[in-house]
Amino acid sequence: MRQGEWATGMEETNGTRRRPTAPPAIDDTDRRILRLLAEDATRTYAELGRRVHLSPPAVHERVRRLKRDGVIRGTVARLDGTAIGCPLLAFIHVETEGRAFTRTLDSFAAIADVEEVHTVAGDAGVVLKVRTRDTGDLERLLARLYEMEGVRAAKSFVVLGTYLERGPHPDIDL
Amino acid sequence: MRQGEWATGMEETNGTRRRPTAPPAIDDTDRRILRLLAEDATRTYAELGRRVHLSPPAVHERVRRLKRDGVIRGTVARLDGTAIGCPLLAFIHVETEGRAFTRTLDSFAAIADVEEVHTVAGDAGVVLKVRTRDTGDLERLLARLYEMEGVRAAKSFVVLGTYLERGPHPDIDL
DNA sequence: TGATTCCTCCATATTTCATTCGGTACGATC
DNA sequence: GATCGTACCGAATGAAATATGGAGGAATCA
Repeated sequence: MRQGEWATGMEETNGTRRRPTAPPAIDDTDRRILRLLAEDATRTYAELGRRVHLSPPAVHERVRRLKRDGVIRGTVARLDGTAIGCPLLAFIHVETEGRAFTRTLDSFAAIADVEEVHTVAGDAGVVLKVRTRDTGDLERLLARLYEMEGVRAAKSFVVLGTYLERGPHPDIDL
Repeated sequence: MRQGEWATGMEETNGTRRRPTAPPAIDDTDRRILRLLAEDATRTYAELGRRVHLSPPAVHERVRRLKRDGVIRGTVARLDGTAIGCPLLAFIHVETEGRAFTRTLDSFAAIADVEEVHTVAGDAGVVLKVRTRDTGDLERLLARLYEMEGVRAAKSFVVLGTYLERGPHPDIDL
């Protein structure tokens, strides 16, 4: 999905046509479909259609468009960290120094235990979300971070309990 | 899925049978299937079977078992935060004080913009992952947090860029 | 106003895939 | 060596995804 398509206005292109492509505005029906799929992507088009008062093909067409436009980035299975042998979750705030920043980020992302890499404003430059087998593995991961170029300091927050974990979802009534 | 089923040993129940139910050990084939589904849950059983050298029904049976055992917790659509009108991601470290802790956590989880709620060891007691429409909404969210019982302080880390975002996944070659 | 275009929807038809159903092979138990 | 439980396969079935053709409505433009 390319960036910058159909920005906001798109008037005055040069010919007579106002908008060469329609702006893929998301309406409430789209939002309902998105929320339902963000909760459970195994729902059938028939069920979705029942809930938003559309026929299965109409829902199918909307979902196809939402995927094409990058609103739906994919469909994934949510796994239980503990069940796959990684019961220890932690956030690591990494303080970085200047150069080779992008390369450093890529190095973080290349580590299997790392689930998320964000750059943040505030005294930590990078926030990592990591999931490891045990404290030993977390310790080894930290040692590995310190060996990487551009890493000045790291501060860990070991998660004791997770009470909510979900993805982006439209806030709309069903 | 109930907790505590088939713990570790399960010997010496009282009768002669050693283990009333088989331990659902996860083997490498399961791990490959899990990894493939964590990447893209729209893959067909036929494709999965091709990749792990099993027939579609055999894969189906394994996936059914993995779901039953809670290893696969669900299948969800990953949405683009920006596309659904929430481009601003932030982590909030909340310092809490004593009583009514669980209730406070539930209150956090009940806020639509909140995606994750974790309790952590370290000076922050709770870490929140939130996604809002703009800085104004983030500010209002913070104000709302401060009004809640048990919230002593909050520190925000506004995300400038996300370079990796995925869920738990088995680290195994395909 | 009327013609045209684009978009969205529906009903139906088709194809693909999930799921079920025997039946076989293998290992463990007794 | 008989029996049980498990995991697998091929074939059959059923359900759902997807393709197709056409109707209706809004906006555009003559």
